[in-house]
Amino acid sequence: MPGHQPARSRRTTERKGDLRERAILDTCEALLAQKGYEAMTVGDIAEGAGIKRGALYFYFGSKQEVVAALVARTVEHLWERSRVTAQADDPRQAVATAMRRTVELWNEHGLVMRTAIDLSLTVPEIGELWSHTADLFINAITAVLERAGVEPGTAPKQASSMARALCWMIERTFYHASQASREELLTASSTCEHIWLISAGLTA
Amino acid sequence: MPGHQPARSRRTTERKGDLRERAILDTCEALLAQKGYEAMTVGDIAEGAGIKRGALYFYFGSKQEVVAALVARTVEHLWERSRVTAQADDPRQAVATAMRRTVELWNEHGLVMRTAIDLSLTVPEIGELWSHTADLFINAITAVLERAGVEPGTAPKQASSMARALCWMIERTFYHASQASREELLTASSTCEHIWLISAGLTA
DNA sequence: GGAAAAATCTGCAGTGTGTAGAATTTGGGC
DNA sequence: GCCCAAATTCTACACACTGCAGATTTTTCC
Repeated sequence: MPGHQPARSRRTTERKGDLRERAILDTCEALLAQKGYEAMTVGDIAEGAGIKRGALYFYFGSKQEVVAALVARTVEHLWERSRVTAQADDPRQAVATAMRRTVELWNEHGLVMRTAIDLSLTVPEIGELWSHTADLFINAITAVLERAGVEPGTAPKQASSMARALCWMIERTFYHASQASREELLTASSTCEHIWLISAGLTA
Repeated sequence: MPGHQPARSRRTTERKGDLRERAILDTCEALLAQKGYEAMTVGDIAEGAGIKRGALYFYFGSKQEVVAALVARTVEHLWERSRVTAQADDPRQAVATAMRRTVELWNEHGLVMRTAIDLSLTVPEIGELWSHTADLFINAITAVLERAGVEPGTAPKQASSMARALCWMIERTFYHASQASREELLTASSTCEHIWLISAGLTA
């Protein structure tokens, strides 16, 4: 695989290939929405990006690599955002903020996130990315739980384990809700927020 | 598709084809464990069942149909069991029983259940089966929540919505834990049980 | 202006799928 | 035991997609 891998120290000027690469990912995202992962063929992606199938293999080694790159692009954007997440002092506030932000994420990138989840088992690279992402969320939830008074630790009733379960709850609930509609996503968010608060002992 | 579809009123005596059909599903389950869905080929399944690839198409129209049938077989067995689920009067007891039973289910059929979840998006028939199964669980959880005093209804903080979120939490948590080990599954179960109880207001 | 690198194309070989049609086996009835 | 129809299985083919191997064209940069 010649031109696209890691240690590619690009010039300041943008090569033609950068444009093409972006076009490929954009097309991939569009096709994912149109026909789904299975039905989408490497030829389709290439055509959408304005090149022949063979040329696409100059950029990516396979369909899986293309999708992995798309997930990486999205997830990177997601990490950036969560890095600046305000860690409010009031846990209630922190939960509310986190859920609001999560709704935004799923509204904007629901499709790619669902795809990432679906493929995280079969495509190792995507699995890696997604489990890293999940860890970020789990850590954030853990922090909130502990700040709210939940006993730290990894035993079943302690913060870490509970955070993990809550993270999966949110992931799966949003996964389903984001397929339905934005309203669905909002009510799902309320429900998750409620359970999160209760689990943190903030029954208010 | 000649011989295997719906209205097949079989004799009491077992035809050769019944054996073959079971052999196909068994092989499919074994291969699923060995190499996973993607890597498993129709030829592999046929070979494992002792027939040529072409002959397999007499029984099933595609790989997806084979897996769907396997899921159906498993899920049917699952429904039977949950039909006789004792509806204990004490919610605490009901939750404990339900979780114990769920651990058993995932221990026995974890592989097929994970496969069903993975394919429920791409294979409509499997999606149907699985969403039906999820509904059973959601209804059961809803009943327990209501019996424990949670307000009935479908608004975010009411029983039905909460049950849905809890169901997804359990599904996803068990999905991950069952890939790791039985111990993992047990501690995951404790965590889920704890959150379920708290959500029901049974903080005891 | 001209090499070196980047980008693209064409064509081939391999693998898996689904189906058609022929051939074989099985189960009863007589 | 014989024969027919249904059930079961096989072989062979047409097709779609993949991944790669040169050959070819464009860009980039000195």
